[in-house]
Amino acid sequence: MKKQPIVCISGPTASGKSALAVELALALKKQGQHAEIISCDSMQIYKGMDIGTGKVTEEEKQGVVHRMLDILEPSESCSLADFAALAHSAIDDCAKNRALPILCGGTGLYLDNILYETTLSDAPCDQALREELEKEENEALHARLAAVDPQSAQSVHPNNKKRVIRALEIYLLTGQTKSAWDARSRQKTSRYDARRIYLLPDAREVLYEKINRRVQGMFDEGLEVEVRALYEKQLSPTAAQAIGYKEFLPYFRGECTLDAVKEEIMQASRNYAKRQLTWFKKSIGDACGEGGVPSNAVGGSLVIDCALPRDEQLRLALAYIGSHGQQ
RNA sequence: GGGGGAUUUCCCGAGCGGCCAAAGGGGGCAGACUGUAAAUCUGUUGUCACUGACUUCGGUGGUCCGAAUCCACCAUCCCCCA
Repeated sequence: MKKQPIVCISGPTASGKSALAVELALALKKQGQHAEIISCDSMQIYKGMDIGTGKVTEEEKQGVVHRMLDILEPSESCSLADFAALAHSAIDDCAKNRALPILCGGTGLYLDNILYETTLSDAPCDQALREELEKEENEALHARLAAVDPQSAQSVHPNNKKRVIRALEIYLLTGQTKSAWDARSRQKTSRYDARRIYLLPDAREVLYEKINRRVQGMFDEGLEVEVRALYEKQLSPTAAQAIGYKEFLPYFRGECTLDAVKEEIMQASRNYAKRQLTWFKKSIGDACGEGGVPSNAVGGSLVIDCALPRDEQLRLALAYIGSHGQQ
């Protein structure tokens, strides 16, 4: 059976992926192919978190259908499993419209899980259990994990308590180890035939400067007002982690200046971009066998320098996609 | 004009005669990651011919077997009395 074509556009924050996705959809339209964008961003899924998440405006959408944006209240939690389920149904909706889905976003874990159609364990998070485990010492917890699932224990540092707890949680709830679940998941093949495009920086400093400018732009657009309104409501643990929001808390309490908040946000965004780059590098590497030949089950990938002019990026992207997805 | 304090590796900041290339934090760099991931965590960070050598703690010159640490002078900054 023919695999479902899908295009992915990813890259670190401020690399210009959203804009390229829209340009690409418009260019495909000219060629007579309908395409829709599916956001793969853990924070843009929330209503009211617009400026701080760098969400595309109605105007910037230029009439292209965007899915997975503004579909949850900030008070609602959204786990990897929740997100992946929503995304898969969004992809199905695309297919019903005979549209080529363009998955676009910077949340690497989510993107890969959606693409590879990972099978997650049967263990949803158990808040009470987590709180119970949280009381134990790092080393003790890690030793406990090592006793039941040595493989997972070896791959998680004892200090990474969150992840030690999750591995333990999976075992306690399902009677099966996390490593067993993961191994099974890895055997599965995806139903997607993907063209993955990564917008990566040639020069790190250039990206960092771009991030700084972008954050400044957010302040100019009224980020403070947006954040004030948001904090009048209760935020879910997921939404509360967003960069560009939590940094305002000390300022609201009168403990620091607005300028300090801005610096914090710039810094956190740069650090985040670095982590994204590490993730993408690995994803790209994993997808290529010896000699850089794509060998994975979901298709190949193309890296484009995010500093190139947009029309040049578009040209490269179109050439790469070719007749991919032509129904 | 007189008195006191400061100057440390990219930044902040500890050290106050040997165990100091110098704690800790930040930043940078590298990495991990399968149910809160814009999260969480790890390693590394003077130079080199790298289990050793070399250069560094405002500058110069001393004391000492030995100085980032003590002394003298100079420079810059801060505070107090004029």
